[in-house]
Amino acid sequence: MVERVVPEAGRKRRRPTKAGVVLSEGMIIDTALRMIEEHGSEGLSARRLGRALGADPSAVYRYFHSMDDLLLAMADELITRVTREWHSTGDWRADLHRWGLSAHAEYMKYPQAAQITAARITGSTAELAGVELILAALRGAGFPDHLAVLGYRLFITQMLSYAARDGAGKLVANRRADIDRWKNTYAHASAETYPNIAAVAELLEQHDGSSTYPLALRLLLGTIQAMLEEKHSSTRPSDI
Amino acid sequence: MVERVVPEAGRKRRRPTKAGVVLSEGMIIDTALRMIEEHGSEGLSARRLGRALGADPSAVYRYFHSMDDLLLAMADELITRVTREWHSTGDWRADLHRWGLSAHAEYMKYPQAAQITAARITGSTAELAGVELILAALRGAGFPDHLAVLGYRLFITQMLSYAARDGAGKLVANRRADIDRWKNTYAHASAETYPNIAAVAELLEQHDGSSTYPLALRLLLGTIQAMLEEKHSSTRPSDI
DNA sequence: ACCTGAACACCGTTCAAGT
DNA sequence: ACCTGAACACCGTTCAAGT
Repeated sequence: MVERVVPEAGRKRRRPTKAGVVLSEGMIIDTALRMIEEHGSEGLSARRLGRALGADPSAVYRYFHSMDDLLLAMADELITRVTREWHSTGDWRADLHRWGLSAHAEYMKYPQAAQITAARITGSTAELAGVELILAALRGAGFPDHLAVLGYRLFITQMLSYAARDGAGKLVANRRADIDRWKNTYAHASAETYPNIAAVAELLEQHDGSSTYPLALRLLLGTIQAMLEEKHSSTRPSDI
Repeated sequence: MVERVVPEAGRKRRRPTKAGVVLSEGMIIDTALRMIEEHGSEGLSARRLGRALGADPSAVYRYFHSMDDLLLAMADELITRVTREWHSTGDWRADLHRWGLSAHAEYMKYPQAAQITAARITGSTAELAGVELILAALRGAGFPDHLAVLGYRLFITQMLSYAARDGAGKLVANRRADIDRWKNTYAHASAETYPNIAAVAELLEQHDGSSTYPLALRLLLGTIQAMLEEKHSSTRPSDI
């Protein structure tokens, strides 16, 4: 049995808080996501959430067992938003490319949620729908089952891994200091001790903190396509 | 100028704490890493660190400006441990494969440190040495500079991204519940609503929470090698 | 010179009391 | 029925006081 994320989802009658707000799961999730979007690294706390809602912090616990449960629900809302805009074009590679970029972008709007939820399994219908879409794209393109599952797993863990690290990067308190540290260090690396760094210092310095996910995604999709072609030419893919 | 991580690195005379311990940067870092290794998700806090050290929590602030600075120093210690054991075999692909796996494994021993530091730039000699090693492997193998830098960037961000997410996964309070949720959900998905999931349910259920990093790493190294070969056959790599 | 202890401004969560 | 408020057991960090 899947655990319930919402403690009292069935109830109907609600009393407004002192501030006159009527609470619900949906508006708590939206408020929590907005807090992360607006205040960034200051992040989310039960007490701040209470204040933002115009309610006592403890009121949230009637809707979610814990902050962890709220986070799970937030993860789900993100999956829903990405999946909702999905439309298949029949080209699996273009579709997965688009899906990957928009999922990563959605997570980047809520870096704290990305970091915390990238490794979670919610077991919700939104999650199921996302998995179904990706599998449909691959199986529809002629991938045999084991390759479709392998491709799905590689695709989704890649997206979530980059979302986790890129999200963490966005949350670094003084991100500028980190990037400046990079430029300073690599521009002044000694040519005797670090000949290879010195030789490519100019190229290294172009580092601007942007994500390598878009490129890594394109490369992975190319590799997955190669797996499919290899299979069509009857080669065993066992030497992966 | 790179900021100092250690506030008073120069001082010599030290007085033991009440518990009779003589503090130093090194033993604070080691204690902090051990705390993460042993107590896992309970994690690290200034106050617990003080207790573990046999000192008042505030004493740590004479050695590190903040917990953030301590984390940076811990990240550096992890890089040092991985780089120290490096020995080149002349085969760039085998070397990077070994380096990637051991770096990821080292981070997985300290998942909290991995999660927090995967997106940080320390600017230390350990970090420089790591970058130098990777660039040396690629440039030594005949990669032109721009491809060596591209390969380096793809390789290192992949390792750190998977370390960040896999680390977060290890920290999930009730990891078993998440994996059980996965098995339950996908085994019982309706064949009408989710035909593709139902068709491959058995393959999906084999999910055991292990990382896809080893496979993703092998695939990326294959792609990087293909870039090199493409360059040797005089094809422009612009359509990446 | 270096560690301690009190203080400040925070956390998540529980539960009896209020409406 | 649902929200509030007090309480408990925590945080990171600063700084005057102690040795």
